Amino acid sequence: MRLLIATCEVHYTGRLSAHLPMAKRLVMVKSDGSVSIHCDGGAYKPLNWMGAPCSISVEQPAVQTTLTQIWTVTNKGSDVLKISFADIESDTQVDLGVDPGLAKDGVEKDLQELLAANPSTLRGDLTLVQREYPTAIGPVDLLCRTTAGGYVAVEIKRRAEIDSVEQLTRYLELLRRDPLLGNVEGILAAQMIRPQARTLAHDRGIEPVCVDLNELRGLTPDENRLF
Amino acid sequence: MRLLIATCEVHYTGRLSAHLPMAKRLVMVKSDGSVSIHCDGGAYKPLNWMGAPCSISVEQPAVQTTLTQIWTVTNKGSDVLKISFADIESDTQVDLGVDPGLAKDGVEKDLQELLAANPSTLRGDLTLVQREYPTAIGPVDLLCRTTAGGYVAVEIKRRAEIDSVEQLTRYLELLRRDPLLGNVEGILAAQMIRPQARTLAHDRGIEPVCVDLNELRGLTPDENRLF
DNA sequence: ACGTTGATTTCGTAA
DNA sequence: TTACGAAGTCAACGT
Repeated sequence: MRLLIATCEVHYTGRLSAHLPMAKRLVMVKSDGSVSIHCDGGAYKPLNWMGAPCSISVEQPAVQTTLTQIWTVTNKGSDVLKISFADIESDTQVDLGVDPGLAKDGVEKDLQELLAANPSTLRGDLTLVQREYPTAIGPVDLLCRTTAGGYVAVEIKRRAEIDSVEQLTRYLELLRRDPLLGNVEGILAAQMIRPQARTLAHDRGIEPVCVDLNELRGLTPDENRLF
Repeated sequence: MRLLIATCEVHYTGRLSAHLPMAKRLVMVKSDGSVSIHCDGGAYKPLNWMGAPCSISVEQPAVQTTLTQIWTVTNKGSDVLKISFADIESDTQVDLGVDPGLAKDGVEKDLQELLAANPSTLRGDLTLVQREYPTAIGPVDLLCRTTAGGYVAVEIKRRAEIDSVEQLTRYLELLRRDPLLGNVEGILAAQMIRPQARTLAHDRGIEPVCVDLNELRGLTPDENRLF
């Protein structure tokens, strides 16, 4: 990895056009050739960047300008990132090696596992029939049965938006055509449900349910399973 | 901005749990207190991070360990980022000042403005009724009228995918319920339309139209407006 | 290789 | 402040 602290001006042309006026910034060049230009604020997203694979060509500017170097970074497409350096305060090369990588826990998959073990938290009368119940257009997260003998399809998201309602609607449309199932209701379960998704769900007769991951973790699994 | 090249181990607990084993990495601390941990690969996204506002408390570990420092970064919520440093190869402070910021050009808003001024480029018989025409589930980008007296809802994207067709379909469903409008057609306008979106659009009776930003810029605005 | 989906998304804008 | 949609999103997973 190469780190430069430098006063520079940046132009990007590709999926859009963007320009950064001359200012002091951090330029990061990773060993795969990717380049990112950071300022001292905002979130982790750089002001400008070029993702790998890409190649850098370095050019010396005309003598009479104040510029010291011009980088032209190009990728396989037609994207071009041009960095004009005025002053390079530091230019450091460091060898970080290959990172052992990140281990995550608590994403949608975990939520699905917990709800599969505790479907009654969604609605008291539910027992699990199957996780990832297959349909022609993809698997439904959970298929449950009610004590009254009906079925409930559950779509699980970390954050539910309108798309989630559309997805569950398509599943329900298919499941309701299956004469073996009969009546099928829909539940949209998520840690956070956007108001518009909630509205559309109600409009479609789908029940939106907010779930709490930490609460779920403290539960003992439902015992009255079908299988 | 403070930059450290250091061998460190990281734990994050918050919206999820994540762990990074001990390895040499770049740790970036911005002047707003935000912290990000980068490796020498992948895109610009860091392995772990804590966004501002947050605070860092530094602790010295017990003497017999190999650790030199432990940082605990916390924000207003319950998120905690713990960085255990084994070896700090370098620790640099640089003053970048406030960045003058990025200027973008060529995004959806520009497209919408240009098409609102030149609806006839979409189809010869169109005049603008309203930009951001409101419906119960959100505003339609453009509502136009035809010379024949019908209406056309226009959804504008930089790149149109299947979602864009779904979105316009929902708008059309609502608009067609409105007895004041009567017949409402749909146009999907984008700089680039993915084949799948084009296919679905045709299937739904929606007209996909490719627009050229540079061509639009050279046009004089339509004169035959309704308002 | 390509498409789909989730994300500690981030970022802008409007209500 | 909140909520919503777009992004040069990025990254993981399946086909």
